[in-house]
Amino acid sequence: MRDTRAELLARAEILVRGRGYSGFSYGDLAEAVSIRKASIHHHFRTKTDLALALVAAYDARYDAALAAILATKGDAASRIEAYGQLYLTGVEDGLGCLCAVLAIEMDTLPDVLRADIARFFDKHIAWLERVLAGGCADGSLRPGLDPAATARLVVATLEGALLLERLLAGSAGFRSTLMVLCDSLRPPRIG
Amino acid sequence: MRDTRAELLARAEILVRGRGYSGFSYGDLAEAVSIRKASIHHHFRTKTDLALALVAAYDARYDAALAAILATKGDAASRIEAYGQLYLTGVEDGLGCLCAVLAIEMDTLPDVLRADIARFFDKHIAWLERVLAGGCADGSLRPGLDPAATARLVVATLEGALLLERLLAGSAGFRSTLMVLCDSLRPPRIG
DNA sequence: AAAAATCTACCTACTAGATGGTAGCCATAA
DNA sequence: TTATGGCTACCATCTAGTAGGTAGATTTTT
Repeated sequence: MRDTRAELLARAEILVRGRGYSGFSYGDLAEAVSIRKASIHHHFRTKTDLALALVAAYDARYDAALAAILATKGDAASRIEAYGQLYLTGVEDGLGCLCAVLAIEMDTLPDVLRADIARFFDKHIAWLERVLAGGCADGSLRPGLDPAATARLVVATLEGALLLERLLAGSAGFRSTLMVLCDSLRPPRIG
Repeated sequence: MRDTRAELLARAEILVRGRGYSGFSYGDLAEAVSIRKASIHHHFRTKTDLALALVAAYDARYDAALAAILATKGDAASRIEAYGQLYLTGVEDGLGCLCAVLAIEMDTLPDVLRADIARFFDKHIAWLERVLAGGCADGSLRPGLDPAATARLVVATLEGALLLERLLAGSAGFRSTLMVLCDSLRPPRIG
């Protein structure tokens, strides 16, 4: 037996990340999953409920990925690079970041949803801040660097690069930006 | 007598930048400008026509701003910073970049529109590339820096910071990111 | 173990309102 | 007199969401 709820979440995420939140409808989703529009309401009472579930699932996946990076990568420099790689699949699949897509439509978003998205980004910034501070201490990153400000810069650059390179140059463009970003964090080479 | 067309463009831009392209309707716009929905079609036959005009106007304003920067700022470092400042009003007014907003909904956008948006970003990247190359030559920027890759990085960072800080920390957050970005482009300080 | 009650996951059919867009009319200004 | 820029009144389609029903599985009661 199939897990309709999971299928709905998976397909809805793809639709939202490709067309925006108001650009996607229960009608589209119903067709994609081959059930009737009304049946979606059985799993997600309102569109907002669905969006909240979407963000929760997305957030959980990132939580797992961030933990995995800490477990497998030893130094800060490679942790940041691994973090950047997380965005790469989005570029390759032509899908924007779910939370960026939602953030764009801020003015029309229900407050709960907006709060969840803000929390998503805050979490990433806090994680990066810790990693960056560690890198300053162990010498794998430029010593003078401001962890708090640089964390924001990293998220901004990657979100922007995903948005931009999905439209323009694809994964090659994204990879190039990620390289330049990582270089700018390393200690200056002498000579 | 009032210039309805200009009013329509101005209000539509605000609406789109705040709520996304599919999140905005002729109905909203009609109410904002206090004319009937059908009358908008007299000025912009279809929603796509309106979007194209919106992008054209936005693009023209940036053209003027970029030219003004070249005319008033002498060195590359301050040109880049001035370019970054252009995004600041967006953060302050709580409005995303028009072309970023449209790019988010890529999958549903008419081809002409998508092409115009791509051209908008390509133009910025090309402008930055020239400025960055100049800065390497005149010594106001880090000598080793790759102008082409760094131009993409700059646009990505600013677009991302606008998206992020509109949601999170407002203009303070944006300013901090802009500072860190500019610092990373300058020649490394010795000592 | 059989029968009864409840729950799950879907369905058809519907609603009220919004959506982009059209047709055709009317006042005003060049 | 003719374009301009509005208007009312539509239209078909799509929107999220509701009402109510059904077949089948599960659980509870007898």
